[in-house]
Amino acid sequence: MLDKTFNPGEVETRIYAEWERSGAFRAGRRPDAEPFSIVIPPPNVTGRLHIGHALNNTLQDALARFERMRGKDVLWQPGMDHAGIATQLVVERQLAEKQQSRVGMGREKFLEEVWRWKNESGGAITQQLRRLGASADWSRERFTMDEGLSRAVLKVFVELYKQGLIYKDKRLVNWDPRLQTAVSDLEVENIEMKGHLWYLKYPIDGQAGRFIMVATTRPETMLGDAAVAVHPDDERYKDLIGKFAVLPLANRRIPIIADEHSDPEKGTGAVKITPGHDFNDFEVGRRHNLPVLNILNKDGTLNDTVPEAYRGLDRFVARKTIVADLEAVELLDRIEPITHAVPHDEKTKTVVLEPMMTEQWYLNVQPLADRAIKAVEDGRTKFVPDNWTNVYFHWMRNIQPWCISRQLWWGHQIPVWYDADGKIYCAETEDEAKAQAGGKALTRDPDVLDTWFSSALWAFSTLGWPDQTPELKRFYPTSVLVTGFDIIFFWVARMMMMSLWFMPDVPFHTVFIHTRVLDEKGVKMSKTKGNVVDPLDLIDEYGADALRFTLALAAGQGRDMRIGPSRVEVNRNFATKLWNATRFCEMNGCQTVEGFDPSKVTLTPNQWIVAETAATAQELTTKLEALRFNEAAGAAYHFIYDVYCDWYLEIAKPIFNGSDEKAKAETRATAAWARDTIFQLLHPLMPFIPKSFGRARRSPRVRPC
RNA sequence: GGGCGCGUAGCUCAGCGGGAGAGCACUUCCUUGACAUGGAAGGGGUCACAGGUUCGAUCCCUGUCGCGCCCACCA
Repeated sequence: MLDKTFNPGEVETRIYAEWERSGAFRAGRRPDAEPFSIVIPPPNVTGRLHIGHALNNTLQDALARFERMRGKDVLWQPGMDHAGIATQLVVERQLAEKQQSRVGMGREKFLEEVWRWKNESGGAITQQLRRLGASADWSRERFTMDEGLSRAVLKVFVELYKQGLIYKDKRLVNWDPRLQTAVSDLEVENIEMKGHLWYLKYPIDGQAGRFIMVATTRPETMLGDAAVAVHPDDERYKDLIGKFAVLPLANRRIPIIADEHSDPEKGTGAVKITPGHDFNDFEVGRRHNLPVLNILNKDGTLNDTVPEAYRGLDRFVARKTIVADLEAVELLDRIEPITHAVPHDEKTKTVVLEPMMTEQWYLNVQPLADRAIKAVEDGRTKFVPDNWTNVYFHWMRNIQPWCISRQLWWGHQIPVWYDADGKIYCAETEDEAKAQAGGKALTRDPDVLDTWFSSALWAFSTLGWPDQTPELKRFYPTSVLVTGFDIIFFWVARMMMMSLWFMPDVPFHTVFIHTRVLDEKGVKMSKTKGNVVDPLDLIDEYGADALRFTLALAAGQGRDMRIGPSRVEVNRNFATKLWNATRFCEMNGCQTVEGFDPSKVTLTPNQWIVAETAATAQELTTKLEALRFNEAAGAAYHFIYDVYCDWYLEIAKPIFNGSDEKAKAETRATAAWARDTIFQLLHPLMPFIPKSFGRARRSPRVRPC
């Protein structure tokens, strides 16, 4: 006899362990079946399961289980990302607690430290995914830094280098002064902030008492000014073009130039040009052959190119000092409040990034993007919902070279060596590089690759590439990619590019972009706001199935969903309803009848429920095929409550209590069949409950004889 | 400045050419007969606004207003 309620906790864990032990999730068990594959968006090795992961993996798991149930040979490929910056920060923080530092211990020891951390504390998330019920093939779990994937990274780098697509360039990059590394354009988060517009007067050289006024949000960069630009048609300044201004504080002569970049409507119409610290100004400088002055050290303090008084000052301290000094010599005209977008680091959103002149490695992605665009244009890869197609196209069609080098230690070290003359040798191994160099002493480039470089290869590197493995042959291209819109550029686009460059076909046929999860009030969850809903708490309280079902039900076509305990509670109640329907069946002797043929039932209610069950089965299948998770879940919900319980079981009661034994038998068999059928259909969304009955029912074992 | 999404019951949202729906909340009733983590009955909506297409529009088109997000180098 079943309890009145379903207690998921312990049962779920046990069921999962049995599945895993029995190899139920293994790919390749059905060599004759049609393959179906999904690669997981690899969570960070530092990661803990958050509600977004829960959604993402619930949907993937639903598909994996659905297709497995339909007889396909399913590979759900799991793995983790080494997450360069995040992981390095975690370990550095721990070292700091022990009064140690990365720089102090040196690269090699530091990396040992990171690996140790990874092996001991990393990857907690894979256990948490198991708790959710994720039926990934864990026997094939990969890590972006493991041997095989690292080999793929080296090979890709070397090939792209040989093809002339990877090159070193000195230009402005987005620089993070705290981490002291370059970051890519995508890793910049522009945040609207209140700031000021300072109006500065630059004296005109040789015309005492005359000034040209510029407006700037960044007065400290004036020490790096190379010119003042005005619009060529701006009557106000026409006579000044070709003249010189005297840069205050620095006492340098800088030219007044004409450039279309100057907008007469903005500021004063005259704009200071700082090629070393502004992307626009860099372009202007290039057009006019202006010198590029870098006034900052890597940590954001002012360097030795500036007047002595400012050297070593932090950029924000320097700003105050410079403003004060300009005011003192009456060259500050006024200050206006302004709100403007300030570039920040995307991880902590607390560090203001600097455009900085450095030498970095770039990947010219243009030719790869062309293929990636074509593939979507041709429909070889489709976005669902398809409005994301335009987002993808827009970015791909305006793509810029990808800055792939990072000044970190944790990551794939760039496979480039230099001889004493700085000549470059790019090879997969040091020995090869040495051979190329004719045995000269070499030093390796210290930089590592952007984390996304290795994840861009994920769709084929996890399958064994560069080796031509059977898995690669069988499971590539993958069937569907399930991910959130926040990483379309970071990851989806780059996988498209890299895959199409190194593989004969697209990495996946369908990209399903799911909604974003917000808290119950519709606010983005964040640790600092303290509104994070922990999926593990929800699982503990309501069961994994209830959470999964809630997420599936909320995975509509909109942009985001709101999730909180109250919504999960509703579906815990649904689980209880299922449980009690089964309990009712059991109490009335409804048992699965071998060889039961639903088309042969004779009583009207039974004929009706058979038809309803079949219709629901059909609907669930159609909806899951169409990736309409919410509609699939909704159909199941409606069937259980409104059809099976409210009507059918109610109608069955008098039959069970009556004396017509034949009717009873048929109804019992039909009730059991309908229940079994719907449980089976529910399996992709709620894998645990249908499995739980047997265990819960089992009475304490007497001795087997 | 471009692009996208959203505006439907008090709240959260689904539906998207022909019946206006779900969950929660609310009202009334029901503790012995699967389930109070439940059941029965019920109240509540000019489907943002204005035009248009159509025999017919919440659903399609145009515009307006409001909210949110993404992209963009603007002082």
